[in-house]
Amino acid sequence: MSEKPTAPSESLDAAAREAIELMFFAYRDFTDVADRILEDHDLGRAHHRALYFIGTNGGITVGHLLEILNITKQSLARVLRRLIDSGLVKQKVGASDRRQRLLLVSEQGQALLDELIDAQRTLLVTAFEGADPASLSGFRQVMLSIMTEEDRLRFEPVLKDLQTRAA
Amino acid sequence: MSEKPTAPSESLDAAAREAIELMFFAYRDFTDVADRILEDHDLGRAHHRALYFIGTNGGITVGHLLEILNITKQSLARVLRRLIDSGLVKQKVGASDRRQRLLLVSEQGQALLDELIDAQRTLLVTAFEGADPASLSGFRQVMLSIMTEEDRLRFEPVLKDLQTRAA
DNA sequence: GGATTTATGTCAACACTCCTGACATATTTT
DNA sequence: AAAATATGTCAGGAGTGTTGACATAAATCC
Repeated sequence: MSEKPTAPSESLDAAAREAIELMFFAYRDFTDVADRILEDHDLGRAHHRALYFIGTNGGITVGHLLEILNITKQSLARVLRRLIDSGLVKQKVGASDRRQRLLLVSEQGQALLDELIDAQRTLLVTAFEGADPASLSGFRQVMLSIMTEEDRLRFEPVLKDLQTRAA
Repeated sequence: MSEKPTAPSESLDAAAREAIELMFFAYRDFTDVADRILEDHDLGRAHHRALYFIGTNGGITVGHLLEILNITKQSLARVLRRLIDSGLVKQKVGASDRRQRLLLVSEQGQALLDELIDAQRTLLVTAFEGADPASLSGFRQVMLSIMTEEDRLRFEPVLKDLQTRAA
């Protein structure tokens, strides 16, 4: 009965339509658990993201952080200024290239970051506990496929070939 | 060797830590495909979200839309004003309750919404094509589990019991 | 070594999105 | 008639993102 057998199967199409909403609600509630903590410190999501990638990539350069976040220098500058002024992030002149300002979280910054990561990690662990290992790997695979190739490369390779798409 | 067998298994914990980044990059790239279209119309994400839920819930009330979006009346007012002024959304006085302003997308609004949905749907279909049905159901189940109970209820029930969590 | 490029910081200005609190109107409910 | 509800609006503030220009220090090129 279907007119175009080569078009996305109706089942995949329906799943994708539903997934638009899954992405919206899941992401919103996922960020909410961190937002509540950030409020106590009068920080926003942009501070969270910067702190996160500095904490998990100690000694990262400003330029590299800009690449990861995909925002402008000015957007990051405001955020970084607050993080540095409030003592959550420290700067260190690059050893090999002294133009660079390597970014590091302070003890305070690490403590806040731990709190933020714990909140989101706990939510995710709880969600993962109800899923079998195959579902988990399915979740991971789909999330990686949604990303651009460039972002996907930030992750360890997944077992299955993600580029398979023979028509 | 593990100290606390009742604590999240180290494997789940590692998966959850990675998933923090999966959520960030996947959601960003997912929204980017819509953002590019919105730019051409000088609209933002808030307009997208309002248009989306009006289009997929024709005749929705302002109050109900506020509940779904979880924002304040004033935040929605600005967004709605632009959508109405630009002819993308129409209002209709409620039949049973004439205080209500039922929201509906215009033909133009539907055309833009179709464009936005197509972009995200296509990205998701492509991602889903590389996954087997079990992975798809795993993805769905995990996304539902990440949400609050309240948001989860917006979706059709999933086969497996999501509340299982015996310690 | 002088010219160019790179890494970073900063100023000014603008747009979008979200918030709080207050107030107004029309309509429904009690 | 009084209270509650649905909606709209005004004023003002904060966070986050953008563009474009300009400045400094350090590395690199020729």
